[in-house]
Formats: sequence, structure tokens, C-alpha cells
Amino acid sequence: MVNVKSPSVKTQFSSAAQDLLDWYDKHARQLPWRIGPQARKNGVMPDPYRVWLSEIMLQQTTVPHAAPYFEKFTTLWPNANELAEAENDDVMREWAGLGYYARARNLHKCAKALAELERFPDTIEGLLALPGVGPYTAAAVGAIAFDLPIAPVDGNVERVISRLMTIGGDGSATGWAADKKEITQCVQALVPKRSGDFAQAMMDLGSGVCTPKSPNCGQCPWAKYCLAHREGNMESYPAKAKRKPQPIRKGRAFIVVSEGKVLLQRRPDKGLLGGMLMPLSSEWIEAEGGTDIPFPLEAEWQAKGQARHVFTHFVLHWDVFVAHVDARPNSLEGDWIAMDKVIDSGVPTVGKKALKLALL
DNA sequence: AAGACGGGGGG
DNA sequence: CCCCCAGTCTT
Repeated sequence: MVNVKSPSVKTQFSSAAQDLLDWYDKHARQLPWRIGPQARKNGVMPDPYRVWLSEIMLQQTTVPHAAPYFEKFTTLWPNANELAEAENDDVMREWAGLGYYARARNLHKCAKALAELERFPDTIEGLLALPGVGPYTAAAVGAIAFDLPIAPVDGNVERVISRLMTIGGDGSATGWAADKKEITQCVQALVPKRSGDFAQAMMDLGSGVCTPKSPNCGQCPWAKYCLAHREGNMESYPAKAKRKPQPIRKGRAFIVVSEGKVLLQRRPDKGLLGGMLMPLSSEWIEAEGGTDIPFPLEAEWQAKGQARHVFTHFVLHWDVFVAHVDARPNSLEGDWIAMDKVIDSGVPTVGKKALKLALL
């Protein structure tokens, strides 16, 4: 256990933090939601709304994937009040493809909560009270938007600190929960006055230099402090989580086309792909052999192949069928979307795969 | 403490 | 193909 209060450790940490800031001043990524280090030194601070929006999008999501969504959202809804007044269907449609759709529902809920407040919460407790904002996001927004003296701890920070201090590597005796607590204490002890830039520097370092595999230690401002680097054992930190094999679920997609339009239905708010538009489908079941799934209506169903999609905890094998019918069946509720528009109508990626098989 | 919850990128 | 994720909420 590192004693973060010992004077010699404090001195080392202070020097390491400064080295990181110096590196960040030279190498900071330019990102759509970011105010660069030079501007921040001149007193320019980012709009908390944009910081919050970016951090929600960046949960379990890479910068290149999130960036175009950020541009679209801020164009459509430049502030929390505008987002609060949006139709929920529009918010869900624009989120389609980003994944973890509970984030989108919480995003809209949060915007409505923000619209009721006099100003954006600028304390950790205030931020934590917002829907969809957990310990990481509260710390990130607090530090980046308000320079609160706190360090957000995400996967990048865990990896960087794990290596810097050789905490929680393969074969750690203490267990990951205790290791993570120690990592959090360490990075908190490192936080300098420029806490917002420090937080962003840690993300840039983890993302571009202290990468999970083949870290670029030659470019790292912390190589001279890094205990894992000294051991030459960087990739043993942090310990890799053991992964369970994912079961296979099977089902059938039923793409119904009538008068040049395709039927989509909105899924219930709770659960997988909650609140999203999807083509008709059977249930997705873990089944041993073949599945005998009934069709939802009498028609000439044409088999179009199998869409495969990896979810968090299972793999879907989705047999896609299409039927062209003369009249819209009265028995089927939903939205009818023009065939040439339906692929980009706000359907999650798994639904897109099935629609492409059926229509292209 | 464990499970649910998407999707894409890299080697 | 297998690895890695810029987490939060529920149970």
C-alpha cells in the first residue's frame, strides 16, 4: 500500500503531475467538446452542458465513435433547455448506433432536470444526483467544467495508475476491489491545481500512450516514474478480467414491406434496446438445435440469410425473412417507414443489419 | 458483488 | 478470432 501522505511521495507526485501537464500542454488532443490548455490558462472554461453531454456519450464509447454524435446533438440541441424540450423519439433516433440506450433515456431525463435548475450543478454531490451520472462522470464534469480538485477514474486512469504504481497486476493478492480503491487514492493524491487539464491529460495519456497493448513508453512523460516500465512488465497491469463465454440466442426477423414502406415497432422502455425502433422479431431464445418459429402473418416469406450480432452478454443469430404484402395488415401496429429511408431512420445497429439483408 | 446493458476498433 | 474497452443502474 502506497503511503500517499509521506513527504517523499508527495514530492514525487507533485513533480509527476507537473510533467504530465507539461506534456499535455504540447500534445493535447483537439476534441469538439474540449477547451485546449492554452485557452484554459487564459481563463476560458467549457460549457458544462457540452462537457456533460460528451462524458455521457464517452461512457464505454471511443472518441471517434462519439464525436459525430456530439456534433449532431449540439447542432440540434445547443443547450439543456433545448434538449429538455425535444421529443423523446427524436433523442432516441439520434442516439441510434451509439449503444447502451439507457444512456439516451437518462440523458433526456437529465436535461429536463437541468432545465428546472437555476444553474448547472457544480458540486460532486449535485452532479451525482443527476440521472445517468455516476462517480466517473461526476468527477469528470466536476474537474473539466469547474476545476473541482478531483480525479475521474475510468478504465484509462485505472490502467495508467496501475502501471505507474504496480497496483493490481496479474496475481494481485488483495483483489481488484481493494486495488481499485488504492488506485483511486493514488490518482487523487496526484491532482494538481489545474485539475481539469490533469483529468483530460490522463485520458489522453491512457488513450494514446499508455495503451492496453504495446504502450508507447518512449513518448510517456511518466516513463521515468513508472514502476511497471522499470519491471519491463507493462502489459501485466492491470490484471485482465476473466471473461465468460457468451451463449448464443436464436430468433427470426420479420421485415414486412407494403406500398414501399417497412414496418418498425418501438421496444418497451426497459431492457435490451429499450425505447428503440426495430423491425418485427420473434423472441431471442437460447436453443440447442434448430428453431421452429411461427411467422406473424400469412405471406410469402423469403429467407434472406442470417444477421449476427454480439451483445454484451450473448451472441444473436438472427434469421432474416422478408414479405411484400399488398395491404398493411390490420393486426400489426407500428410505424411504416419508406424503404429508402428505413436503414437510417434511427434503428440500432443490430436492426440495421437485418434490414440491409432484407432490402439491399 | 454480480449481472444487464451496444458497439466498434485493434492485433 | 480474441482482446480491449472514456460506466451506470438494478438486483
